[in-house]
Amino acid sequence: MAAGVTLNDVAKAAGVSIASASRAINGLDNVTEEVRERVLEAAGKLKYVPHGAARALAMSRTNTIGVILPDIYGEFFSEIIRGIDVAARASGLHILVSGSHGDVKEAVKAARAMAGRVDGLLVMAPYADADDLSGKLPFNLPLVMMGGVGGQADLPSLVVDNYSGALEAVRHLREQSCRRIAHIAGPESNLEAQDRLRGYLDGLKEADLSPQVLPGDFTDAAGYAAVQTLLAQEQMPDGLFAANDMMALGATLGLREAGVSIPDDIAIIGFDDIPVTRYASPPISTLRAGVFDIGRRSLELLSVLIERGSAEASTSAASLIVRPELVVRASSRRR
Amino acid sequence: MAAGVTLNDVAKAAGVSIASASRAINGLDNVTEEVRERVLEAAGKLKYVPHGAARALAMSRTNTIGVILPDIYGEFFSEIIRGIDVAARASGLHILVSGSHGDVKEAVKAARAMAGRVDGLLVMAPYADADDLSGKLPFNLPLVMMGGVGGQADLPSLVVDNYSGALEAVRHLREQSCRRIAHIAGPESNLEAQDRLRGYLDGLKEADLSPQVLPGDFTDAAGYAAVQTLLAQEQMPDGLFAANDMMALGATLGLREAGVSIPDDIAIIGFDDIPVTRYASPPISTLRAGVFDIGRRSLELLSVLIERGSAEASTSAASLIVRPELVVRASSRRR
DNA sequence: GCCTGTTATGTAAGCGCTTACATCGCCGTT
DNA sequence: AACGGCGATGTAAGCGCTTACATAACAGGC
Repeated sequence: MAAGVTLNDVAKAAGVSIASASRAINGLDNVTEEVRERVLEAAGKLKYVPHGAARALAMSRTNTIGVILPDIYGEFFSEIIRGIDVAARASGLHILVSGSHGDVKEAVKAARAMAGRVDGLLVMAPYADADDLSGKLPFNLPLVMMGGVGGQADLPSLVVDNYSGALEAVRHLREQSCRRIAHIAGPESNLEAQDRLRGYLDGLKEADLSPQVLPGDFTDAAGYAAVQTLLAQEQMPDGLFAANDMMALGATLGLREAGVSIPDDIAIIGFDDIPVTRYASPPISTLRAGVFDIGRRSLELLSVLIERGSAEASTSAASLIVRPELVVRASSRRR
Repeated sequence: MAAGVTLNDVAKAAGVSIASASRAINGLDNVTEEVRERVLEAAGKLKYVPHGAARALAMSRTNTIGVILPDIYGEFFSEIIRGIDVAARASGLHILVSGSHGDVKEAVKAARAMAGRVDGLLVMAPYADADDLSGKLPFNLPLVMMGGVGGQADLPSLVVDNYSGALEAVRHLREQSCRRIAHIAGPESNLEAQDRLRGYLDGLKEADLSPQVLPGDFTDAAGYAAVQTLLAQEQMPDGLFAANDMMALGATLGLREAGVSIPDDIAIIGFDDIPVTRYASPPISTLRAGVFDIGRRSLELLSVLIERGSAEASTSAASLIVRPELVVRASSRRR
C-alpha cells in the first residue's frame, strides 16, 4: 500500500525539514552531503516518487507539451508524432497527445483540458472554420500550429506549401505525357486539401487540360472507391494525382485489381511521402512533405518559445514554410 | 496578457466567493441560477481556463492515463495507441504517452515522471530484464501491462499468446508443403520475440525439420538483410516465418527484387497483422494479434481498476490472454 | 413569532511541492 | 572575546483548486 508517500514523509524519516528534503532530492548544492545521503536513503526506502501535479503547480512548469492532432494514428500522424517525440526527448520534454477527431470544438476542448498541465501546445487543426481557434485557443500558452491555419491568425506555425506541391505533382504528370489527369480530393473542409486542389486545378490550367475531381477523405478506401468511378467511365484518365498517399495507395490497389497497368496505362502520384508508399507495388511517387521534420521542427520552435517566456511568444510569429519535394517512384515513371 | 486568470479572479469579477465560483463552473446543483450565470459570464469574459495541475492536486484525480511503450510510432504502436485512444475517449480519459526506447530504465523513468499526473499506467515493456519493473514501477498506481511481462510479476495484463501463434504459423507453412522453413527472429532481449522463436522451433520439431534462424530487430531493414543472407546460400528455404510483419515486408521486398516468386518459390508469413500487410504485394499472411484490441481492452481493464480504487487493484491480477488468429493471404497460399 | 429544516453562500483547510526569507551555527577577523 | 559574514537548515507562504464545515438566509409548522 504505502500509498502516496510524500516528501514530508521522507523528510521525517530522514529527520530533516521538508525544505532540506526537497533540496536534497532536487540536487541543489546547498545541502550537506550527509543530509543528502540520509534523504536519498529514506526516499529509496519509502519508494518516494515526486508528485507531478504538485510540482507543476508549485513551479508553474510541467516539462510537458501538449499535442493536438486530428487523429493520432495512421502513418501520417505517426510520423509527425515521431518527429515530435524525437525532438521532445532531446529537450527533456514529455508529450501529452490528444486526437481531436476532425472538429474544432473538440480541439478546443482538448486544449482546455491541457491547460495547466503543459508548458506549450502543438496544434494541427486543418479545419476550414479554424478561425474560431485563434480566438479560443491561446490561453496565453506558447503555441505552434502545424499545417494550415484558418483565417489570418498570425500564430507561429509550420506549414507545408500544399499549393506548390500539388502544382508540381501535376507538372510532373504532364511531363510523363499524361493528358487526362484526374484528382482524388481530400475532405472539403480540410484546408490542406483545398490548397492541393487549387494547385491541381492551376496545374491543369497551365496546359489547358480539363480537370476531373473525385471526392475523397484521405483514407485508402476513398482512393479505392474513386478508382471504381473512373473504371466505370468511358475513358480512363492516364494520370492520377491523389491528395494524399493513403488514397493513392487505395487507388493503386483498385487499379491493380482491375488489371490496369501502372504507370503505363495510368501514372499515379500521391502526397506526403508516408513510409508505406515505398512498399506498395509499384512504389508510389509522391511529394515529400517531410512529415517527420514538421513534427520535429514544430517542437523545436515551440520549445524556444517556451524558453523565452510565453508573453512575447506570439510576437515573433515566425511561420516556417516547408516546400515539399517531388519523389518520383515507379508509379509515375514512364520510360 | 491576461496570463493565468484564476478562479479567484472569476469569483471577484462575479462578486461571489471562490467556492461558489468553483461550484458554478463545475456544474454542481447547489448554486442559484443567478450566481451561475454571473460566474459563467465572468469566466467567459476573462477567458478563464481551469488549471489542470491544481485541480488534479486538489482532487487527486487527473482523468489521464499514462501509456508507456517501447516506441510510439510505426504501424504496430500506432494501432495500439489507436485502440487506447478510442477506449480512452469513450471513458473521458486523456492519455499521456511516452516512448521508452527499449530500455527498462527509461521505462521506469518515464513512469516516475508520470506519477501524480495520471490515474493509472498502461505499460508495454517486452524486455527480458523486466523483472526489475515489477519492483520499481508500481508506486501504488493502477497498472496494466500489455504484452510480455518478465518474471512472475502477477500484474494485471493483456498478453498475446506468441508461442501458439508461432506454432500455428509454422504448421501453416508445413501445410503449404514447405520443408525448409527459416525464421527471422526479433530482438534477442524481447520476450515476445523469444516466445515466437520457441514456437517456431517446436513447430519444426513436430515434423523433424531443421531450423534456420536469422537475427532481426523487428525492422523492415532487418527483414531485407536476412533475405540477402538467404539468397547467398546454396539452397534457399521454401518457407519463411518472420517474427513480425515489418520484417516479413522487408523480406518480401528483397525477394521480389531478386526475382524470387512468392509464394511459389518461398511462402512467407509474418506476425501482428499491421495494416500495411494488406497493401504489400503479394499481401502478406500473418497472425492477427488484434493489436487494436489489445490497446482498447487494456485501457478498459485499467479504467475498471481505477474506478475500484488502486489499493485492491493488483489483487485481482486478471491476465487476459489473446490468442492470435491465422490470416492467410497470397504470400503463403499455394494452390 | 419562535424554532427547526433546508438550502445557498462563504471561510478556510488542505492537496504535495518549491522557495523566499528568517534562523542558527560556525568560521575568521580585529 | 565580540562581531560580521557565510552557508546549512528550518519556517511558512504560496501555486490554483476542491470541499468539509460554519454561517446565513429563508421557508414552513406550531
